[in-house]
Formats: sequence, C-alpha cells, structure tokens
Amino acid sequence: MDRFLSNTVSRIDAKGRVSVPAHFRAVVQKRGYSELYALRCLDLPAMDVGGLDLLDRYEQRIALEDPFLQTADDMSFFCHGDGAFLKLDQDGRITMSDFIREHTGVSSEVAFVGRGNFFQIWEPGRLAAYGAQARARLLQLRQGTKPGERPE
Amino acid sequence: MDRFLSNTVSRIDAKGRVSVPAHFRAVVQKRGYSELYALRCLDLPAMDVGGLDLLDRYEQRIALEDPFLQTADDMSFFCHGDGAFLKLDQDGRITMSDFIREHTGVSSEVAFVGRGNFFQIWEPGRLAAYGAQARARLLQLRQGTKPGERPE
DNA sequence: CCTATTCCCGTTGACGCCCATAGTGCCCCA
DNA sequence: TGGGGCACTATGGGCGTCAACGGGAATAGG
Repeated sequence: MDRFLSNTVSRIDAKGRVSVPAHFRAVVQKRGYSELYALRCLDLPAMDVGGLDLLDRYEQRIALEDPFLQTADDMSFFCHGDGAFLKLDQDGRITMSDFIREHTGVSSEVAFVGRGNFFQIWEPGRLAAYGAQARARLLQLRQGTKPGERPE
Repeated sequence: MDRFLSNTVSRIDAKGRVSVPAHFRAVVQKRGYSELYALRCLDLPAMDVGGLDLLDRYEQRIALEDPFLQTADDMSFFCHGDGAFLKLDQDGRITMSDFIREHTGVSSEVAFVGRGNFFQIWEPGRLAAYGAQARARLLQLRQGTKPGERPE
C-alpha cells in the first residue's frame, strides 16, 4: 500500500508529541520521504502533510506566474510562509507546534486523515463537522444540483 | 533543507537584539551566505533579507523598465541605496536598527517569514493582516478556476 | 569621556534521544 | 480451538544538548 488512507485519532502527550499512525509512517517510508512538509490549508482549519514533492508542485506552479505580480507573491507567501517541515522523532512522533495548533485548533487530540498522496491533520471535532458538511454537499449533488460548483 | 520556510515570532531584547531562528541560520550557512542583505520591500512594510543574490531579483525588475523613465531610476535608488547589511553576532542575533524599525513598524517583537530563497521581517500584527489578505486573494483565484481541484 | 556595539557567560526552557511499560493483534503449538 | 508468547504500536518519562535570551564586561568610535 502506497497511499495515505483512512483516519485515526491520537492523543497528544504532556510534551506536545503525537504518534503518526504506523500505516502512515509505512507509506512515508515506502515513498522515500526523508522530510515531511506541512502546509496550512487555504480555506480549512487543517494541515496538508506530504513529501517535498508537495512543495515542488507549488513552486513549479509559481514559476508559471509573472514573478513581479501580486499573484506570484501571494502564492509564495502561502506555500513558503505558511508551510513548515515536520520532524519525525525516533519513535515516529511529531511535536504539535503552535504553528500547527493556531491554524487547526488542535489541543489534546489530533485526527490524521489519509488523502491519497498526502494526509491531513485536524482537530477531531472540526473534522467531524466538516465531514458532515462534505457528505451533505455530495448528497445534494446527487439529488440533481448542477455538478461542479463549490458551495462555501 | 535549503529553503527558508515557515514563520516565527521572536522578542527583541533590551539592547535591540533579536535571535534569527536557528532553522534560518542553518539555511544561510548551507547557502553559503557570508553576509545578509536587507532591502525595504517596495510596496510592503517588510524587509526582504537574503544573500547578495537577492539583488539579482530586483535588478531583473529594473531591467524591465525603460531606462529613460523616472521609474527605473527610482527603483535603482531604492534597491541599491536603500539596503543594509545585517550582521549576525556570535549567538546568531541581529540588531534591529532604526532603518528597519521605520519601514516595518517593528517595536517589541519581530516575525520572520520564510519565502523560499529569502526571508522577510515583519511587525507581527501587520503580517497577520497582510496574510489574511493574501489568503483571500488566493481563494478568489481558486474559485475562478475549475471547481473542485486541489493540488495534491 | 560617553555611548553604542561586540564578545562572552550563565540561566532557562524546549526539544531530540533513549528506555520503559502497557495494550493489542497474530501466530504457533499443544 | 484455546492458551501462551512474540511482535509491535502507542504512550509516558528521564536526561542531555542546544537554542533563546538576559546581562556584565571589553572594545571601538565619535
């Protein structure tokens, strides 16, 4: 298995550490990620976490823009300024920095959510709420609303 | 890692010194910067800080202007005459000069923001405000493009 | 001579490294 | 088929190292 799938909730210990689920670590290793890149989601209280290829993708995208226009600057501001590297310690744990806590609202527990090529970090309660919304949107789609729009 | 990433806030001590984040110092060393050059951003209350290659970026921009126009001259004046070298002391700290304070509005705390090939210095409050604007612009961009797509 | 900078040292707290323990699933064997 | 034991994960905690930070002393420059 080489994709991030399923989701788990882990407890944060007194030192602010949390174990990355074993099956996620296995994927990380299989993909050869030596470092984890975490990015604050644009419109969600979650972090996207993946390998350096995640960052590369953004940088390639930025390269397509005129470097002196606002858009390029905004993009860099987002993926560099709102991104960070996560260090896995020897026991496969990461520490929940304020950088992550501020954006996600995480305090005592963390939800890890597989998203295929990357995974996400959520505050469990918010994840549940968002999941419910997402399901509702999909249901509505099926009922015949025109597909492809993103109701916010 | 060889890119300036993430953002942190540091306190300025009574002597006006502030620690450059250890991670940034590591990048500086890895890139072989012997000196740090700080430029006032053209349109933002922030400083761009990096190696001397930082100037390349600005000079490219100047080259795009008509050399007979006032703009080119203004730009040259700005980037060549309005920059300053930052000295790292033995503990990896820099001093917040009035030159920096005037332009950024920094007083008691400084935010360091990674921007890939360089980093920025902000007054934390202003950074938050600008960051929110940048995010809003990017969101708008996304809604203008094809719906439902997310970079993986 | 006075002030601003630089050097150096000590303290504190955060973080990484390592080990211990408990809970769980799995496998082998009786 | 049930029990014992192995393997592994999640989690807690001790401890050493290093970064952040404050402050005294030396130095330079006006």
